[in-house]
Amino acid sequence: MGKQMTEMLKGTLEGIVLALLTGKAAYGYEITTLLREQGFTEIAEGTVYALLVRIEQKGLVDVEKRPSEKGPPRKVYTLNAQGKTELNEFWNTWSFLSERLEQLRKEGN
Amino acid sequence: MGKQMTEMLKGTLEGIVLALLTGKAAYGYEITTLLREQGFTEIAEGTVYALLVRIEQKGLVDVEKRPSEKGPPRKVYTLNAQGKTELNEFWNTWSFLSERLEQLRKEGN
DNA sequence: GCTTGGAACTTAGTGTTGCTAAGTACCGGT
DNA sequence: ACCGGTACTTAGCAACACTAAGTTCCAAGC
Repeated sequence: MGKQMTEMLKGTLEGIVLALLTGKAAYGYEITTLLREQGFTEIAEGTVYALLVRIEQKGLVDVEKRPSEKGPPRKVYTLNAQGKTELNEFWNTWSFLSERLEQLRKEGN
Repeated sequence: MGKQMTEMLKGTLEGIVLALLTGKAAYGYEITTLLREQGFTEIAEGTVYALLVRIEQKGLVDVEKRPSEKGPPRKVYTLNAQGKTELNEFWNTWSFLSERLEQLRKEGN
């Protein structure tokens, strides 16, 4: 979708990944393919890995290394308590923004 | 709302301003107060002016200088044809993202 | 045995964006 | 003459997604 989407993903992609991790741990490569299945076909692999490093450093996820049969060891990410809190705040922020925008769209204006 | 909102506004603030300009020309200071009335109380003045310069350079708006009784001359921005096209694309991008996120939220997951 | 290809992750550098902070210009009221 | 509100500008910063190139590990092919 291009440049607009790139900019719009700033601030939302982190929330999307946190949401994907709710109830189901996953590793980077897996998350990338999940995103692509969800329609985010243009998200670069490097972007996802960088994001994962970031949320790990922020302490939003726990990490566990597990061997893979097909390649180098996987880093499996699990949402922890702090991550759930962050995800909640994300949904709040999103709701606020979403409501304003839908209103603006209705006004046509 | 803090840092999350700051990041989420990247990519959406431009669309919001373009939407505000639909059908009604406005100048910078006015747009800032409009945004605040709409609930975006934390958006910095400088941010809005910088954005206006940007969309002018992109050719999305036409600008006209009009004297003010209360201060320096106002720069009045009007959405032009190219701006309307951009706004349409913005709504498309927004719709896509919005649908994905609502689905994610529903899944709970 | 060696190479190819896919799985899985890493790193360095770039551009865009919103924010902070400070400033300038103009005017009315006290 | 000064202050506060209007209105706009500018320089520097931080965060984020992207590009591009790389590294590691293993299985299957010739």
